[in-house]
Amino acid sequence: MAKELAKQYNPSEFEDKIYKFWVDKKYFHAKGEKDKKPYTIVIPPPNITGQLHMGHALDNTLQDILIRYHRMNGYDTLWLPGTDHASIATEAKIVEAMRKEGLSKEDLGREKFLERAWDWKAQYGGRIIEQLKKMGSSCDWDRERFTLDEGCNKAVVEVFNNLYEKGLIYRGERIVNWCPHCLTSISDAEVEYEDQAGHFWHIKYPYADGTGYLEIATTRPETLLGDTAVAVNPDDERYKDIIGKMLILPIVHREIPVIADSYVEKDFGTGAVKITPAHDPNDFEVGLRHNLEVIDVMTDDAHIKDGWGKYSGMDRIECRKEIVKDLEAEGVLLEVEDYSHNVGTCYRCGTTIEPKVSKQWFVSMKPLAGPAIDAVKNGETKFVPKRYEKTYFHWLENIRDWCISRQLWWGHRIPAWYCADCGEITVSRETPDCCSKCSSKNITQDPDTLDTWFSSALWPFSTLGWPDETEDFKKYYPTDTLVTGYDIIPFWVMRMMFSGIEQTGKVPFDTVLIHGLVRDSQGRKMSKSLGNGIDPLLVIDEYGADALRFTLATGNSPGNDMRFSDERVKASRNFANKLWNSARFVLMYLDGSEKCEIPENLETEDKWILSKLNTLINEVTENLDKYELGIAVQKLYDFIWDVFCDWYIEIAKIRLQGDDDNKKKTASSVLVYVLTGILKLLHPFMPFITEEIYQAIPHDSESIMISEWPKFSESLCYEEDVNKVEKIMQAIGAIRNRRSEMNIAPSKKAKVYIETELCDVFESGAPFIVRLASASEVCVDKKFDSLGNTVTIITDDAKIYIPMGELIDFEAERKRLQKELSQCVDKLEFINKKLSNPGFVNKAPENVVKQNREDAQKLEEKIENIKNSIEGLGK
RNA sequence: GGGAGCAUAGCUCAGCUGGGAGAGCAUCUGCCUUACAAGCAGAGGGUCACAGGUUCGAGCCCUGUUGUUCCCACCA
Repeated sequence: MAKELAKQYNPSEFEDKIYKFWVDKKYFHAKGEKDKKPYTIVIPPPNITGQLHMGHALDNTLQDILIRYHRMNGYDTLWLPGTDHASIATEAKIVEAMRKEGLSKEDLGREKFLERAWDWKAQYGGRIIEQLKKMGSSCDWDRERFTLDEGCNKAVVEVFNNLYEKGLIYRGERIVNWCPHCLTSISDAEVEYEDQAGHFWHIKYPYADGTGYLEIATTRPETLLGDTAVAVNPDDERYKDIIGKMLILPIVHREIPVIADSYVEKDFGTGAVKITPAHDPNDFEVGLRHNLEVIDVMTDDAHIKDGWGKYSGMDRIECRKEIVKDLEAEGVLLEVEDYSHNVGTCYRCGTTIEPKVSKQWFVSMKPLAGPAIDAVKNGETKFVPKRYEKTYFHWLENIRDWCISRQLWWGHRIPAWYCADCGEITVSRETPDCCSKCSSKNITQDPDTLDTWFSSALWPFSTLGWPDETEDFKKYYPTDTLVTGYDIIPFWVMRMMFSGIEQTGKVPFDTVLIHGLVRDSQGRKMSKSLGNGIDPLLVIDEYGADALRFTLATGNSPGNDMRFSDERVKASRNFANKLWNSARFVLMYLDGSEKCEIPENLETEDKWILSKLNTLINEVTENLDKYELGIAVQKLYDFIWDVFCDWYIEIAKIRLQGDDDNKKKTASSVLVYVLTGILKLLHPFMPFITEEIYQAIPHDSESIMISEWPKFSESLCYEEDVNKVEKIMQAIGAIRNRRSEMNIAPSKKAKVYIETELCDVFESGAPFIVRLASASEVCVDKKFDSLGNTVTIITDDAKIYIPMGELIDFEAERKRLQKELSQCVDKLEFINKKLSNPGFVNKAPENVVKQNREDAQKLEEKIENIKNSIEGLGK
C-alpha cells in the first residue's frame, strides 16, 4: 500500500488497486464468527441482461454504506450478492438475437435454446457484477448466487410443492393479462396502464323481434365478434322492460340476450354494455355470473382466429378498422366520439395487453396476504420511511390471485406432470416416473416456467441454503435490512414478505429502506428512449467512485427522488480533493514516530477540535442508526471542510511552523488523531480515498474497513475550551468582516487592541488573531485609553479597536455602528417581549428560558458598548 | 374516483421529537496567504405556496385552498 500520497487527487490511480487489496484479504467474506452479531443484506439481484445504471448505483451505494458501517461496528457482516435470470427480458433478448440469424425458438428446440440462454448468462451475467465492483461494493463474492442456480431451483420446487399441498397453488382457466408480443401471460403487477387517445363507437344492436334497437358504446369494436350478451343495470328504469329480450349482434348476426348486472354503471356511456367474456376481465366475471359462452376470437399473437371470414388473420387493430367500416355499411354505426382511456401495456415491451382466457397456474393470495399485512402492522418489519407501509398495505389488501405460469422457456420449469391417460396432475419435488393416480408412464411435464418473481420472492432464504437448515441460514436469516426503490414494493418486497413468513415462519428482514428514483438534472426519469441516462461508469472514470457515491448519498432522504447532475459530482470530487490535500498537509509534519493516539499537553484548540470530533461521532452514529444517511454525510462534509480544514489546520500551523518541537509534536499528533477519526466516519461513504489516506498515515489496523468505528467519549467533552475557542473565532470573523468591508488588503497588517474582561482567553488566542485576521500585533487589556482614531468592532465578549488612521471614514463608521445598534436593540426588544410573557416563562423549557435570559444580558452589554463607541467616535 | 409525495435563497435540495431558517452551485468583492485556484476570506439574496386553526411560541402539528409529481382503480 502507498506510503506517500500523490500530489494530485487522482482516484483512478488507486481505486482498482485498493479493491483488489480488500478482495485478496477476504475482508468482504462473512466468516460466521459465533461471538459476533450478524448483520445481513441480500442484494436486489440485478438482471443479467442489464448494465449498471444510476438506480443500481444509488441502491448499492446505500447498501454498501450500511454494510461497511456495521462491519466497523463489529458485526459479522454479510452482503450477499447475485443476479436475476429475468425470464421475460432475457428470453426476449435471445429471441431477438436469434431472429437476426433467421431462427425461431421452435427451430432450435427447448434444449438448444436453453443452451444459448446459459451461454448468454455466462457472457453477460458477469458484466454487471464487475460494474458493482467498480462502485466499491463490499459484497461477499464467495456467496454469489443466481436466481436460476441449482440451490434456488431446489427452493422454488420446494415452495411450489408446499403451496400446492396446502391448496394455495392451483391451476385454472382464468382471464389473464396476455402479451401478444412476448407470447406469455403476465401478472397484474406487470401491467402498466397509460392514457391513450381512442374512440368511443356508438353502435345499434337491433332487437330480434324487430321492435327497434339498443344503443351500446365501446372502445373496442373488434371484440364484437365474441360478444355473448349485452348488460344493463337492473335498476336502470330505461331498460327495465328489455331485460331478457334478444338482440341481433351486428355483422355476425347472432342472437344474444340482454342481461342485468349491477356492474354496469347507469350514468356511463349509454348504460348498456356489450359483454365479451373472452376479451375483457370484467366481462369475464359477468359471464361467469350469467353462465355466458366464452368465445375467444383471437390467436396468441392477437390476430383474428380462423372461421371469421374475411376478418380471420387480421391483426386486432386492422380488424377494428374493418369492423367499423362494416358497421357503417350496415347502417348501425351511430356516432364516433373521441375518447381517451386507460390501456394496459406490457411493462417489458410496451405492447397493448390482450385480456385472454387461458389455463394458468395461480397462487391464492388472500391466505398469504393476511400474515404479511400483520407482520408490518405489528412492527416485525419496518419501512423507512414509514409512509411506504401504505403502499404495501394497499397492494396486499386489494390483491388478486397471482398468475405465476409463463409461456417461456428461460426460467424454473413448473414441477407438474400431466397424465395423458387419466388427466391427473402430479406435482412433485422429484421428477416422477409415473402418474401419482393411475401409475401410467404416459406423463409429460408442464412446458411452462414460473414468473421470475416467484424465485426472487425466495431470495432472502434460498440464497442462504434453505430448505436445508444450513449454518448460513441459521446465522444470517432473517436478514436485517432490505434496500430498494419504492417502485419495487409490489413486485418484490411484498412477495418476499409473504413467502418468507409462509415458508420459514419468520419475516425475511427487519427493515425495508426505501429510496427514490435518480432523475436527470431537469427532474426527468432517466430512460433509454429519452437518451438522458447518465452512465455511472463514465462518471467513475472521470471523477472516481467515491465522488459518485458521495453525490448519491448527499442530500438524499429516504423515499425521495433525487436529481443528478455533473455539477453535483464535481462538488463531491472537490470535496475529495480537499480531504486529500488536508491529508497531504498532515503528512508534511510527521516524522514517522507518531501513533494514532491523543497526546499529552493538549492546548485549548486541541481540546476544542477533539470535543467537536466527539460530538460529530455521536451525531453521525445516531444518523446512521436512523438511516439518515444524507444528514450524516452532510455533517461530515461540514466538519471536514469548515471545522477541520478551515479552522483547526490553520490554527495548528502556528505550532507546526514554530520552533517548539514539543508543541509541534502535540499538534501533529492531534492532527493525525482527528484525521483518522474523520476517515473512519467517512469510510462507509467514500471507501477508496479513506483507505488510501489511512494507509499513508500512522495506523493500527491492517485496513480502515476492518478498523473500529470511533466511539463517543465522555472524557473528551471540553466545554470550557470549546467556548474559549469560539470566542476567538467570533473575534476573528468580526475583524475579517470589517477589513473586507473597508477593502483592506490582507497583506496590510494592522495592530489590534482587544478590550475585554476575559483577558486570558484573548491573550492565548492572540496568535490565532495574528495569523487568521491579518493582525500585526494583538494587545489585550481590560481598558485602553486614548487609542486615537480606530475602527471599533463589538463582539459578545470584547471591544476590538483597530487604528486605521487616514483609512477611516467617520461618517461611514457612525452609520455602521448605528445600524448595528438598531439591530441589537430590535433583537433585545424581541427577547424581552418573550421574557415578559408569563406564558413563555412558565411553559417553555427551562433551558430555553435560560438561554434567552443570557442572550438578553449579552445584548444589553453589547448595546452599551456600541453606544459608547458611537460617542467616542472622532473625538 | 381513491391514495401518497412535493411546494424553503436565482437553481438543486437539507432542515431529526415545535424554541427566530442552512448547504452546494450560481452572483458580487478582495486574495496565487509554500495542503488544496478542484483553493482562501468576505458579501448580497428567503412573507418557508395561500388561508385559517392549535400553542407562550409554527418552515415543522391540524383543517381547507391552489399548483405539481407519482401510485392505484373494472366506468365499457
